[in-house]
Amino acid sequence: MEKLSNIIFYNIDYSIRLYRMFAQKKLRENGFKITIDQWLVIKCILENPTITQHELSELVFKDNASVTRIIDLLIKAGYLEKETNPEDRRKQMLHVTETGEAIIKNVHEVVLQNRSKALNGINQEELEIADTVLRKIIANCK
Amino acid sequence: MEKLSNIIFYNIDYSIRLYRMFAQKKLRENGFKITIDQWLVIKCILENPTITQHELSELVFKDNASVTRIIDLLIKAGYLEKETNPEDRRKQMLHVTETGEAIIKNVHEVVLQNRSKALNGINQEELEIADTVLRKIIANCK
DNA sequence: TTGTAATAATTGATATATCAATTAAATTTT
DNA sequence: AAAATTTAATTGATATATCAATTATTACAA
Repeated sequence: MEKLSNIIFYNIDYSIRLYRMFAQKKLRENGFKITIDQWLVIKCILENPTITQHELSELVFKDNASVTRIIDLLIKAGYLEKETNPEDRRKQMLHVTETGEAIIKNVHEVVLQNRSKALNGINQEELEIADTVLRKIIANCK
Repeated sequence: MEKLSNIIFYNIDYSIRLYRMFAQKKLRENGFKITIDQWLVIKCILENPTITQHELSELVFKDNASVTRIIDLLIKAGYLEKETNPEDRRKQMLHVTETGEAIIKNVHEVVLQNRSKALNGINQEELEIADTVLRKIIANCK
């Protein structure tokens, strides 16, 4: 146990890092000029069109500051537009452009392939147990 | 399966991120002025006194560039010293100072507590399965 | 209603991640 | 031995992470 409790965090860290590099590489290979994080942010906005940046940061587990900067880049890239909410001028209304919608749609297939490749040889039962363990860690660290 | 294969990466990412924040907070609370990554680097050098920066980067899953910069900071902080290897002037010899050794020793207890708290309520069997799953993901993404 | 507190987003500072390019030194090839 | 290749480390550029501080706005409370 002592040994494994040491190694488990090492492997959690390693696996997600490798998966991200793997996924990012596949995106690049398919000609998509977008990072995994940027893709996730656009996806969340599409699925929650009235979301605020603060809510968004909770949804994607990122700091407010990170979200502000990712959004800046997405606007620069033409995937997103921003407008002050007239109902509450502290808030911003985020709007995914057509280009933004298109890239999400096109990237989706690659994301599914990535997940499937990364989970190759893992059965449903083990996956469920792994998920349970991760959820417990999350609860313990909150 | 479709749903879980979506969520599993989300939870891997979330769990390691929360654990790192949790661990970092504990270090701060105990008055240690060091980041998790810096701690890991010093620890690896102590355990492998003749290691090169390149080997180190593989050991801690970091880019050469990141390692160079982390080492710069550790030297600035007085935890590490660096000297060109006369046998091969491309290489650097890394030496942990007494201050560096001391902080590793003192931090160790906190790290053990962190791991133990984060794994609370998880039994040996589930942990082993989770580890197996992570290893498979790692192998698949390599 | 005016002052205070809370909320949303931004900005600054510093650390790390990633890729590409560069420098310096050692090794291999011709 | 000179040229080409490889290796080790650094540096530059850009993206993200984290914490702290700030600004603008709204909500609340005395």
